[in-house]
Amino acid sequence: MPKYKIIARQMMRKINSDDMKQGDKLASIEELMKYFDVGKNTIIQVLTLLERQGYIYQVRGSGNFVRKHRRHGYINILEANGFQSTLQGFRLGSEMLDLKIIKPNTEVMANLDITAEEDVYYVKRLRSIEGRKFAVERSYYVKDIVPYLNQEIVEESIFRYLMEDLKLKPGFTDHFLRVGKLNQENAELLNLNTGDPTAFLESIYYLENGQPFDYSKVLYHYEETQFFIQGTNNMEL
Amino acid sequence: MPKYKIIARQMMRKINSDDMKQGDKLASIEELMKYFDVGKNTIIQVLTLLERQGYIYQVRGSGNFVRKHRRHGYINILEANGFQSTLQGFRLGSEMLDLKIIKPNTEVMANLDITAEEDVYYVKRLRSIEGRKFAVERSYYVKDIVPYLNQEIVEESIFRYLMEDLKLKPGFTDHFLRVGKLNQENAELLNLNTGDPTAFLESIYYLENGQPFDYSKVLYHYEETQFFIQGTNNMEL
DNA sequence: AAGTGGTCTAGACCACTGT
DNA sequence: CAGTGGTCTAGACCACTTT
Repeated sequence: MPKYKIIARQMMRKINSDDMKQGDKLASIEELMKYFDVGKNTIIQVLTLLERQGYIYQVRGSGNFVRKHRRHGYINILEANGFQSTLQGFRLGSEMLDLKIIKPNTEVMANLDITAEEDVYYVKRLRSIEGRKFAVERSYYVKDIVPYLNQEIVEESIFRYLMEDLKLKPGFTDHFLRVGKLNQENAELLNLNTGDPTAFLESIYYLENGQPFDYSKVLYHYEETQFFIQGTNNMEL
Repeated sequence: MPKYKIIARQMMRKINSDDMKQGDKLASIEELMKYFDVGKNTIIQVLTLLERQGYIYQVRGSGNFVRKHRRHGYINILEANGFQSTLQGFRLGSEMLDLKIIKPNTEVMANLDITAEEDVYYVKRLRSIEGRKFAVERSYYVKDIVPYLNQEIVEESIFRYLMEDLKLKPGFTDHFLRVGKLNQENAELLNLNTGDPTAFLESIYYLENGQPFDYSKVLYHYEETQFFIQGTNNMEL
C-alpha cells in the first residue's frame, strides 16, 4: 500500500470521527509534510484523493476544509453495489429468487460486450433493509470471469466474493437511471401496486482492464429509497 | 491556464472525435512527455484528470485506454445544471414562471446555511427540450452572492451568467434524488396526470470556498428524462 | 508581506503486464 | 526481460488569500 493511501485512510478516519465538522480547516501542507515525514507531492496526492472522494474541499491560498453533508439514509449511487458503506448501521438482506446459467439475449450481449455463445450467470434477488423490501435486482455475470456462484454467495455479498475470493479488480462503472411505472410482476415483489413509481437503475461494471463483467438492472421501491450523488470540483476545462 | 489543463483539453478533443473508440490505446507516457515537451508528473496529472472525467481508464503496466459509453440522450447528473454539455445538439428552453426576492423558510435556511433575515431569489422555471416540457425547477439563490437576476438571465442560462458575468467560481455539489408521485400542480405543468411518477432531484451548489449559493428542487418528466452517472475507479482504501 | 496552495521539473526506484 | 505505469523526493517558482 503506497504512502499516500495510508495517509489518506488515516485522515479519512479522522474526518469521519465526530472531532471534525463541515468547514473545519485541516493542517497546512507543510505541517502535514513534517508530521507524516513525506514530500510535498505525496501530500498533494493525499489531498487530491480526499477531495475526489468528497471528504474535503480545497481553497487556493487559504487551506483545506472538511466536507460533510448532513443527510442520512441515502444510497450513494456510486456505491449502489456494496452499499454496506453508505447504509452501514442498517440491516440488509438478500433473498435469492433465481440463479441459473443462460445464454445472453441481445440486450445482455450488447451491455457485456460478449457473443451469443458465451455463458452468463443470471441472478434475480429481492433486497431488503431492516426487513422491508426495497429493490428487485436482475444481474448478469460473464461466466468466463465469474466461473462459479451459489445461493450462499448470492445471499451474502456477491461483490465481496468477487473481490476477496476471486481477486477480481473492479475498475469503473456506468450507471443509467430512469423513472417509470411498475408492472404487475415487480409490483407484487415489492408489495406495491401496478403502476406505482419506481427508480430503474441499470449498471455496467468493468474490470480494471476495461472488460465488462456485470450488467445489473435494479428496480427500487420508491418509498424506501433515495439516492445521493456527490459532485466534486469540475474546474474549468 | 496550466499546462496540464491545456494538454488535457487537447486530448479530450482528440478522444471525443470519431478517430478514437472505446478500448483504443493512447500513446505511452514517455511518448506524451516528448510530444508535449513536459515532465512526467505533468503527463500524470493530465491522465489523472482524464480518468477522473471518464475519458480514459488506466491499466498498470499496460497503458491508457479510451473510455466511451454508447448511450445518448442521457443527462449526466453531475452536470444537471449546465446540461448543455451532455445534451448538446438538443434545443433547450426555459420558461420563467416566477421570480421574486423572499425570506427563506426553514428548509431553505437549512440547505443554504443562512439565517431567516437574509434575502434569497426564488426562481420557478419550466424547462423544455425540443419543445417538450421535461422539468419543473424551483431554485433559491443567496442574494448576498447573486445580487441581481432578471427574466432575460433566467430564461437564458443562469449558470453561465453566474460564472461569466458575476465571475463566481463553483466548487462542489450535493445531489439528492428520490422518486415519487406528482401532485396536481406539478402534473399540470408537465402535461401529466396526478399520481404519475417523477424523479425529484434536490441539488445544493457550493462556491469554491465552501459557501452554498444555490438550492434547487427539480421535478423531471418521467418519460422525457433519463440520467447517467459515471463511476471511476475507487481503488482500495 | 506572510502564509498557503498549485504547477512543474529531473531523476530515482518500484510494480505490474506482456512476450 | 523489456515496456509501461505508479510512487516519491527535493527544490524552484507561481498564484491566490489573508492580515
